[in-house]
Amino acid sequence: MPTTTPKPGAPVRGSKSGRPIMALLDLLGRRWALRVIFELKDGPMRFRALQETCDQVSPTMLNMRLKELREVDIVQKTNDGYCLTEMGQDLWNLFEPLRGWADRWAKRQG
Amino acid sequence: MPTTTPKPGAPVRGSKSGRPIMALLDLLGRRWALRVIFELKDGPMRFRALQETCDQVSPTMLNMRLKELREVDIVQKTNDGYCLTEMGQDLWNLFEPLRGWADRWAKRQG
DNA sequence: ACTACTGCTACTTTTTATGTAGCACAAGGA
DNA sequence: TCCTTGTGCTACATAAAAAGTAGCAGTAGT
Repeated sequence: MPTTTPKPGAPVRGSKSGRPIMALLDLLGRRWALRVIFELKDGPMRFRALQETCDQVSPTMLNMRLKELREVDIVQKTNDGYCLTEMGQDLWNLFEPLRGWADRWAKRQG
Repeated sequence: MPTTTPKPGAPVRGSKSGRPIMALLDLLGRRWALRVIFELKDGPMRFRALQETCDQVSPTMLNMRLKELREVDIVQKTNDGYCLTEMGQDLWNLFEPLRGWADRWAKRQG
């Protein structure tokens, strides 16, 4: 049974409920998913450029994550490359304050 | 080379920079990490209870994530079980709006 | 001493991710 | 035309991470 893309409304790995928040946590908990969103936040990028900024992630993985993120309408493909959809942008905006938190966190750890 | 806990200031898997935000994305991108934080947000839980609410995640994994999250001061152990630290609570608060987003997302997907 | 619960560790199997090669297509010269 | 360059991948072998299951050591109670 191959892994499927977690979608709201359908049960996902790590949750029988299908609650949207669980599907989301599953999706974002996959390696490189958050990073891809992060790298796309400022505008479109082509496949290989994206690969580079994601520290040479393997094309296999990158393509897998891109497929998943496109399936659930967080990322889309345009003539200029991959970019966030409107939903995707909204999502990243929610993550925006993370940077501030991460900086405070860094200070505390010394 | 076993995987180490990503900490701000040190280079991590997926980033040479050691930028706190990258360390954070790496940490949270590990399976069950977000979920554990999610489950602990309302108060302390014991090991086995946590295991159950996380859909019977294997103790191996749970323990690994708990160790990582404790190392970086997001989770702590108390007499009543595991719970979020102050930093951890702050972190979850940032995620709080995710639920609303996820619900809108669910509607759009039909 | 026996039971029950708690927080794990050990071990095997399965799933995911990495690393590397290279293919098919398109555009642009020479 | 044939060669180059870039782009978006796929294939496949290997390594790392996670799942699944068993069970142990410590503590509290009876």
